[in-house]
Amino acid sequence: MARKPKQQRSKATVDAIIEAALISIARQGPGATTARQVADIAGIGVGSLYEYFEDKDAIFTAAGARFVDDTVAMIKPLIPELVRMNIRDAVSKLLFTFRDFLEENNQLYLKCARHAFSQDMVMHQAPINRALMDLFTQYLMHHPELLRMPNIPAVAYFYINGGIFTVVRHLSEEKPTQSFEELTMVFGDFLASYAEHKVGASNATQ
Amino acid sequence: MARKPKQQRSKATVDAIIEAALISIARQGPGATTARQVADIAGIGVGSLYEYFEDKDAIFTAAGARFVDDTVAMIKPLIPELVRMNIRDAVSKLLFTFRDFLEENNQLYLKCARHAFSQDMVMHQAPINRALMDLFTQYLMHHPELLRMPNIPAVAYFYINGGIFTVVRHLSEEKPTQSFEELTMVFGDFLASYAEHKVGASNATQ
DNA sequence: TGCTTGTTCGGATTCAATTCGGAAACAGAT
DNA sequence: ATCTGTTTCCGAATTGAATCCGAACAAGCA
Repeated sequence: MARKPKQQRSKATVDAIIEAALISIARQGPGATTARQVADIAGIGVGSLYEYFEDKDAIFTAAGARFVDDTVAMIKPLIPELVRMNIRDAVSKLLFTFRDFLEENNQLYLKCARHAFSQDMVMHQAPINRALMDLFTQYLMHHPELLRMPNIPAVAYFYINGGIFTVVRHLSEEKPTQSFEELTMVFGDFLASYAEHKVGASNATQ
Repeated sequence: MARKPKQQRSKATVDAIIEAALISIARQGPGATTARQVADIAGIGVGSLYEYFEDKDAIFTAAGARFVDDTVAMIKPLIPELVRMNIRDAVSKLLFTFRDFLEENNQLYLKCARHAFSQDMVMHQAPINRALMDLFTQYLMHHPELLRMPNIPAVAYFYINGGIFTVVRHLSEEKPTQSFEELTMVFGDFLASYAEHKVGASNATQ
């Protein structure tokens, strides 16, 4: 029950378990994945799961953490580049990168993300929101005229939360009513319009 | 297994089961609610659950449908009034009504909504999105100058999906960074800014 | 090699979901 | 009120998944 892996071998096992969990969650959702399935995919015995994880839920939590870490690792390096672009281009670049990330490995992360909006899991997503909030803040630093926008924290809150959910939902759509490109444009336009309207500066987008 | 209730008595039982399910979901989430708990809250025997529902999941689906129906029933009657207001006031009125609805019965519906964003459940939320899309469309009909906005479907998609998620998330926040009033204002401002920026008409908000 | 510690395994146990057969409540007719 | 077929309710028994546990196996070390 919940040991720390000390040997190389067991570290690999833990990793295999987490990846197996991600795969199984993507395939069938957390509710339908059984401990035996995870063990089978990881290529280990059922009992071994409980050597490193308190219970099945702990496995899901670890898988979620892996997802969150990878997502943050995708966002962070983009920041220096994004803060130098105009709003529309920055939003576009961010969203397309995000999409590619979610589509990797046969949509592994996209399929997992669909389950990540339920109660408990949202808690653990905080690092993603913080990374995006960080991007938002740094962007403002590089475009000081934007600081005249009112209600910046609330704007960021709406934009980031609503944005993540909308993108995941859209990418999961069977037959989307609009293309991802259209959605991307609207995302950029929405924010840029607000900035330009409030700040009254067209240079806000340069 | 999955009979139709014929007598008054059994209709009450079905109702009690659905309400018990909502209560239990609100308390502990769907994953942690057991069939026995639902039966206990409903004041019936375990076996009775299976007289009217195929399985536990069917009970959750029915509970979700109840939630969706009630939500739509809250939105529909607002439409005639909202379409005559300016954007900011309409958004404000809608959001405050939505909040009151979610806060009813000791946040019963808010707590349920927190679990409603996972994969399968989003499917069944379609009626809510349709009702809001309907409101959006009718609003445009009453303010034809807004039809000059580009990408209207994508705007509606982002605004509705992002909006619902953001509101539920914010109301669930332990210590919100910003007040609901601020958020409401940003919601209105965001949409109004886009409209005014694109249409170039300040009368868009009258 | 012999000893200690770390790791894996899968059968045994526990607990929740679902079934089933019969008891209780009901509606309608006599 | 009594009888009769139907509807509703129940909870012990079954089933299967989650979890535990102790024996077997591998690694590190003297």
